[in-house]
Amino acid sequence: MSTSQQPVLIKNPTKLVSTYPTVALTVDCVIFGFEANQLKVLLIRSDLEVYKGMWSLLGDMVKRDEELDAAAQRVLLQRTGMNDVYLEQVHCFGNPSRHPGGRVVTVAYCSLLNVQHHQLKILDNELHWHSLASLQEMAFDHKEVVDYCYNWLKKRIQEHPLGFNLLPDKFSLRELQNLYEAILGIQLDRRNFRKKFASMDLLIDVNEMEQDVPHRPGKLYKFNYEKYERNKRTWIGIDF
Amino acid sequence: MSTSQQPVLIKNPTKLVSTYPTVALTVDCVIFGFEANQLKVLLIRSDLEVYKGMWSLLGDMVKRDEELDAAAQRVLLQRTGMNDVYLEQVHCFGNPSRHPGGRVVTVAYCSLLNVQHHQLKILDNELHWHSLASLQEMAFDHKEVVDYCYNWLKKRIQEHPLGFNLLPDKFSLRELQNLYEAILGIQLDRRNFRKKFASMDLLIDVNEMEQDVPHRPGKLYKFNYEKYERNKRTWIGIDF
DNA sequence: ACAAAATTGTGTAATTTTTACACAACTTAA
DNA sequence: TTAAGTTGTGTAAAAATTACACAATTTTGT
Repeated sequence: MSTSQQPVLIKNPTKLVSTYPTVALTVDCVIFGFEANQLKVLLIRSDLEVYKGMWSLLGDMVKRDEELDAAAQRVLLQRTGMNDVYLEQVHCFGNPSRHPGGRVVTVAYCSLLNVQHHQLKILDNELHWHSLASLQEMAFDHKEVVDYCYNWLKKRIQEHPLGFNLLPDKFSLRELQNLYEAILGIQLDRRNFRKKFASMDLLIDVNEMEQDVPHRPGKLYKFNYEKYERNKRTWIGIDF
Repeated sequence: MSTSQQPVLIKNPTKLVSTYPTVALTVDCVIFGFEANQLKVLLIRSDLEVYKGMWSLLGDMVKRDEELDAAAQRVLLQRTGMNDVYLEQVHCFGNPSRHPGGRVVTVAYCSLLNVQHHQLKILDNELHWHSLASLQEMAFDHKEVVDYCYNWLKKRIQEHPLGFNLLPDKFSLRELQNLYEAILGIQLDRRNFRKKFASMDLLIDVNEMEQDVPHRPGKLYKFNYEKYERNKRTWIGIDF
């Protein structure tokens, strides 16, 4: 039995931290939109010469005393002019050589928005919506980040009601189904899809019809976030 | 229609990055174990005087050219002597005031291990297993980190086969059920639980029985990781 | 040797959920 | 007026989930 020696406590945490190596920290937003029945991601041309012509995520450094979430929101506001956007941290990427300018660690955020609602700042800049399928090489490790977030999204929309953020406030069941089919990359049975959402009882019939469609218009619905939050279920079941 | 001006490309990324604020970066491991039918987490006493007597996660700075995952693995090896431990990044915590020594951003990892397999370095140090329920205040924001990882784990074990990492190589169905009950905090029907795992057909009957139990011994099983990886299913279904 | 305690192992019937599938009604465009 | 395209709806079969009870096995204590 060893007499455990009294540990020496550190009095000056600042001094301790000053011995740590430091890194530059950024956030990168994978901004998804849905247009022409395709999942799109908003990209900008890289402003680095080494990546000339390549596409890059929208990101920025994290400021000195800034929360990570706040930094991501700031990027979104700057680029889309939108303030109340669905936003969630997904993963931190820290490969030591992911940035040609030195050690830059980035926290990736996934954000979902309705492409109609931000037609603002997109004309200037070299900002463009890209369909996921057509993405080739990107600047930094951004292709990897996009892939990671896309997989995250595929999983996530099956279990959480985020997909609605990609649609207008009021949407038809067809639009909703198109969204799921596009993101998951599969076909869904129309009747079963509708039955499923009907049984969840989380869509509010707003008593309006689609406008300007070249065929019989469908009913429009809103998602009932309030009810969802009230009844959020916690247990699902073991299955893998 | 504006004549979009040619953007100026940055030739020297290093110079650019040098203008970014920097932060100290650490990893923190939430190391879960399972003992006496309880989920436990491995903690150490904080070595900071401001947190005197409080418990802290096992963490360390990320070294200059180190991968994040590698840093977390290094912490695990140092503290448990184990090399091949289940480890996964969970979330990045960056509250500007989370560390009294300045801006320190941490990447939280969740790790699962069998408490039998590492009886090594735990005697010295002020390292102890704590039952989750009994956790009070902790150093830094570590209570928040533990809570986040515990919720992550609850979700995760329902959909992925990680729970087995908390058990011995060979385990009985009773042990497995106890594990799920403890982590999820619910009671499960024994017959249905067994039927569920039987139908998955991912447990290998190793033709051995439990030893030294004060009652009829149960059969022992191994998890068939190979088969699981082969047949991994991707689509589950919309439900929230 | 025996009885008590504790736990294993197993099946069925009722209910719920999922799946596959077809047709009449509506709206627009030509 | 007709063709094209889509909406809205129900049912039967299959699969998954739930609730539930009893005999067999092993250890411990007497």
